[in-house]
Amino acid sequence: MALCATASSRTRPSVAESKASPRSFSIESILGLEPKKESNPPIPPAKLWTDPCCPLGEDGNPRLSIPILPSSSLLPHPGNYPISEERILKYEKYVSASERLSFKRELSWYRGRRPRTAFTRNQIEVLENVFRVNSYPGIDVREDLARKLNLEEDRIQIWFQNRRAKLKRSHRESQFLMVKSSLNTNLSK
Amino acid sequence: MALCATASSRTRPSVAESKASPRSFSIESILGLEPKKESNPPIPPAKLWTDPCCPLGEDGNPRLSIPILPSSSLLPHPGNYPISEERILKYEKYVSASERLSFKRELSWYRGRRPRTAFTRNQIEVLENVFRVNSYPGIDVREDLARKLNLEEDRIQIWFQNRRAKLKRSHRESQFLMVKSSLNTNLSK
DNA sequence: TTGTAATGTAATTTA
DNA sequence: TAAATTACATTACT
Repeated sequence: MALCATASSRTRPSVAESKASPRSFSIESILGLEPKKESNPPIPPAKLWTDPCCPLGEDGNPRLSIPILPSSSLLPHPGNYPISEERILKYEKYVSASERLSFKRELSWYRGRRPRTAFTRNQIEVLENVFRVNSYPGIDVREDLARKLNLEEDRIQIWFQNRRAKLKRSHRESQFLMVKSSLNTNLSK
Repeated sequence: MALCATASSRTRPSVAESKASPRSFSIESILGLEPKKESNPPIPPAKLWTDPCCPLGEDGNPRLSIPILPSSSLLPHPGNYPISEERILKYEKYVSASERLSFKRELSWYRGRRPRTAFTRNQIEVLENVFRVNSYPGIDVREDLARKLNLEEDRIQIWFQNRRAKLKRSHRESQFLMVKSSLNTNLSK
């Protein structure tokens, strides 16, 4: 990533003013009355991973950048996903694997979801090794890993989050069962 | 609130160190071999939301904190989960909802985190409406909201903090996208 | 179906 | 308070 140039420009946008004011009108008036069915959900694309610019590589990036979307599709997608599952399946029968792949990617884009990363065996091995030692790697370690494994730092961070969740889940489950079984044995006495 | 009697006992243990970070050793050394360092258990500071004055049973209670760290013995099977979901679900049928809740609470206490609040649709709607008008509500407005929505004032405050962060993020992202796309169009000319 | 990458967001920490 | 990070519930892909 590294291109978050704007991070440095810490504008603190007029906190004062915004704070100043609106005590003049009551919450009731704001709450108004009706759930205005105004559409809140369909907001948020902004797929930063689609950047064709240069995710990694001057050196002939490995990362085929994904999309090249119909430029019209840059505009918000109203409501829900426009593409039905059946159509997808139907479509998939008639195209090559690579076409399917790119179709899926495009679909992912439409759906606003990053295409699932498939870690290699080696990458996972390394990540697991690091995890055993430190399950909360700081930014520096993550960046280092990203470089060495040729992954984005974000993937690393997500991986560790999910890994911790997995670990916790397994702890929870075993503990839960222990409690349960001790309960059972006590009851059956 | 109001029961912050124990506030004085807020030891803030060693959170800092965990963050203090492993910048001293390289990934190679980790991959390599030796776990030089024990990683950092997030130690919980003073949970005021656990209402009772003495949530801790002194009597050799089960209150061993749940280790989040990989203790090697707990992570044996490269294979899979030792415990099936169904069994747990099956068991859960036999406990009341409140028991389940308190179980969750306790787990959260162990891990030092307030149980995640699930806002209702209506609460969010109201909050969003207020946010549109004023994204920095003062204490008075927050208290008012808290009463009307039946939430703690703290939840309100946190909600607004997170909401502002979200807004800022989305601004940043859309700006990023605009820059990106203008770059692209310029390049393709 | 299962495992898990990805998402959204409430909560926490730091400065 | 912002910003970064974490936990956690969910979603959805493989």
